Amino acid sequence: MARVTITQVAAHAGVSVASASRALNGMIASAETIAKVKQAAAELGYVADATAQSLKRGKTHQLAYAVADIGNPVYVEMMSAIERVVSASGYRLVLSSTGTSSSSVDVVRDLGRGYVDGMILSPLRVTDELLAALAATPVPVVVLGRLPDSANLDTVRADSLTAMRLVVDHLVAEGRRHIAFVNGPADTTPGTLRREGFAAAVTAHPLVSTRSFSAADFTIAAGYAAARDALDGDHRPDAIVAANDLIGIGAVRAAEDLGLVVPDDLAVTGVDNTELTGVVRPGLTSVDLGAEERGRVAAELLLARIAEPARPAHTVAVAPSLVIRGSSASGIRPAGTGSTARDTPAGPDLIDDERAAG
Amino acid sequence: MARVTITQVAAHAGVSVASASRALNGMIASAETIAKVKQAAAELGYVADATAQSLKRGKTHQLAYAVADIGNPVYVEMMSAIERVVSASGYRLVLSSTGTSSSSVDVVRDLGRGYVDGMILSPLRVTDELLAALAATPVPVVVLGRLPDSANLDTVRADSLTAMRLVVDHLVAEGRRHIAFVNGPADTTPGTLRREGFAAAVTAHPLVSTRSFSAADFTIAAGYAAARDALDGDHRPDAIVAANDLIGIGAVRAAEDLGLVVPDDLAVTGVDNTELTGVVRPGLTSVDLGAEERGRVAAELLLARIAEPARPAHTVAVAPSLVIRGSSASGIRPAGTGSTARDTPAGPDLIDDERAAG
DNA sequence: ATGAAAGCGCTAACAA
DNA sequence: TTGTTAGCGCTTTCAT
Repeated sequence: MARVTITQVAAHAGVSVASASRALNGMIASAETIAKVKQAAAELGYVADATAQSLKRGKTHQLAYAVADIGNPVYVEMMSAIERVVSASGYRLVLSSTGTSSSSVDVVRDLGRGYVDGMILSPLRVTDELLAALAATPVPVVVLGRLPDSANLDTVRADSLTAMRLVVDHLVAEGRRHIAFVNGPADTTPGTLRREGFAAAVTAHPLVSTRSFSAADFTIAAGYAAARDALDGDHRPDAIVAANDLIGIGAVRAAEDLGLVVPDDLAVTGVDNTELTGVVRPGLTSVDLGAEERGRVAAELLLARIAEPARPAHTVAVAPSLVIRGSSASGIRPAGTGSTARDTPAGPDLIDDERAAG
Repeated sequence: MARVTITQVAAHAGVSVASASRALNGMIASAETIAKVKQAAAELGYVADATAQSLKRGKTHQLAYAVADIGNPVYVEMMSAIERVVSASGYRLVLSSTGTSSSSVDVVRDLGRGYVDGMILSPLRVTDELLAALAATPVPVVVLGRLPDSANLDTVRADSLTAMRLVVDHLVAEGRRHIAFVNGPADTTPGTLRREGFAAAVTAHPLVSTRSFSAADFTIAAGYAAARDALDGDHRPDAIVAANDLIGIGAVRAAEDLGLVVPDDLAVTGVDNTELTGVVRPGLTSVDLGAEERGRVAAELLLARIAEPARPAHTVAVAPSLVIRGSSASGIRPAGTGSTARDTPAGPDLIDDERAAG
């Protein structure tokens, strides 16, 4: 189908393009004009061109969610939350994968060219180059993750420190004394924060011995390989703290393949509390980082900034909560609960930290 | 940051906007002009406005992948394949989720307004309204799934008939005689096709008794619930054929919670051969429908149509292949393979059916 | 209430 | 090689 313009509609209806535009957009016009124009538009199959409209109005009514690792279910969960908020405000959400070909920097620059009215970014790595790109972007940005204070951007964070403390305290309370930490790549933001959080958490337990490992990425396969390293050595741990659920699931598989029984021989915990925690047997204990909450808040911050560009930057932290399942229970394994749905954690609290705009 | 236009760059460099445009786009210009303009652009942080450029050039250099159910890993796999192809051709891929708020029809109409130069659509349901929207769309569309021949659009299909035959024949060969088919929603395209495929496959085995069930959607939780129905009745099946991997995983969980041993008491098979087949124990036997292949071909068809809009419509069918894992093995259960990576199936064959354009 | 015309930011004729 | 100008499709003053 060839594209039909408003000029053709106007001609077909026998009115000027101005009248056609007014009639189509619900501005003041006589009932007769409206009827003629609407009919002409319907007959011709007219749809207003988005680029022309955007150029004229200076708004695209599109928002972007840019995420590096769409293979991780937690980002899908965030996207759903974001989508719910922005579509309620009349925006369309597009997802930009920064995965295979393009880096976060490219995506930020590209999206900043006017394709969208704003964006939410979940960067895996925060480089100086990315910070520069963020500072130079003409469209509002909300970042999911940790940023230097100097960035002065709206940010929504999980509390990795508390998260790791929750799992470590839990495992120690369950009697575990030899904990292996299987991180994701250490050069990523979540990798760094969870490593720091784990280190801080274990200092409270001087009798606990720890070792650390890094998976090549935050996937099941990489988690499997890294967990094999953790379990192959002489000093076999009695617990594995995984940096996310995917790595945790890989660790459970590695343990099984070595003939270990989870949780009797080895406790395993994950992070994110994704639906996958209910897929493995026993269910995977996990820290809920409030993905749905973070997505929702990020979208709200973005809409607020679009409405009021000069408002001070906000940083919102979402509190984590521990969801205990069979993979970390001591001694006896609980029977199946009869549901693959995950246990509901207590609703996470919010801490909104408003800082003055630079 | 406020948006800076090419007019400001030109003024800053002391040249006309035309010269600035030429210098920026690598057209003929003196070395001195190029240097001045590039420096001015850098100093001002100029980035060309996407909407203005798109309006003028009549191209957005954006392609869309519109998918209903982004929670299903198979669509992520497709997206990765699509992204690889289109980014190699200089296009940016945006993902439009047709999930929560908007229907496929809305998305097709909206995307057709000029946001993108083409789109790939994975509709869950094909309605007359959707077909009308597709026919009226001014931008090229490739559909992943089955369409009436009258639609006359580029299409990439999986072969559900053969797929269901592969699993049914396999289960019968393994000695199973009472097969429950746990479908997804029957009013979806995959639901319809897999039901037909299952029905056709079992006619070849008159001694096999069958029953059919429908999950509320293609998810683990819905699969769990539907499988409970299938297993609770008096005539307990010795095999469950699930319409996709997620439903299959739900079925495995349901069997476990009833104290059944997979595969001894119950064989389970899935469809799509996603990474999740390696997450459950035993591994889930599944039919690989060639998601990566279908995504790649769809992207290639779209690029070909953009290059040559009048070319005849193509329908490409990708052949399925069965990947047998522990969930359907008879008698003894194989030991863990030591890897969470899925077994590699034989590369699927392609059947390209070119039809004359209407 | 309607039409003529300007202009959003950019590129591509056309002249010079 | 460069500057001037038209115009992509649309919305919105400004007259009428």
